[in-house]
Amino acid sequence: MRHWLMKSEPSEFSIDDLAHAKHQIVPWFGVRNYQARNFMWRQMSLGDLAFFYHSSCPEPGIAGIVSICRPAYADETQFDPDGKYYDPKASREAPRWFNVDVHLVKKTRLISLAELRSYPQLAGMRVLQRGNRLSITPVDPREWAFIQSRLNSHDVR
DNA sequence: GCCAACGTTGGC
DNA sequence: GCCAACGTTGGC
Repeated sequence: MRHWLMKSEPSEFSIDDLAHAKHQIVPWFGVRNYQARNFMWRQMSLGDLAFFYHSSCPEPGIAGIVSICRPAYADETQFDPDGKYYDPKASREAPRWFNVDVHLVKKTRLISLAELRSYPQLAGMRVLQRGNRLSITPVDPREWAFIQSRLNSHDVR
C-alpha cells in the first residue's frame, strides 16, 4: 500500500464538501498534469491512503485523510465540451485523463504548511520542496507515520 | 497582486 | 529536437 498527498483548492472542493458528498465519495476529476495522472493511473491501488491538502487558500495545509476506493478510470469531464476540463484531443476510444474515487476516512485538525515545515523529519517531503506544483505526490511511509504521530499527539499548537 | 517555478505549446 | 513565449500554480 502506498501513501499520497492530494491537493485541492478549498474554494473549489474542500474537506467539508467531501464530508457532505453522497457516501462521502467523490471522483478526483480535473487533473491535467501527466505526472499526477500517471500516479493515479499507474500507481494508486484500492485502499491506498492520502492526505487531503488545502492549497491556494488563507491556511494551506493537511485537512484530512482519504482512501482510494475505486482505481483509475476515464475522467468524465474531459468529454464535456462545455466544461472547463474539456480536452478536444481526448476521445472515449482514447481517453487522456483518468481519475480515482476517494472516500473520506476522517477530517483532521489542520496541519498547516508552516507546521509541516517546522519538522526536520519532513524536510524531504515533495510538497515542501521549492517550486513544487504537483497536485498529487507520493508520501514516504516514514513521513506518513510521523504526521500520523503529530495528529495523535496531544501537543498544543 | 506579485513573482518564482514549472509545464506546455508551437515555430523553426 | 531546441527553446522562447506563454499559461498555471501556489505561497506570500
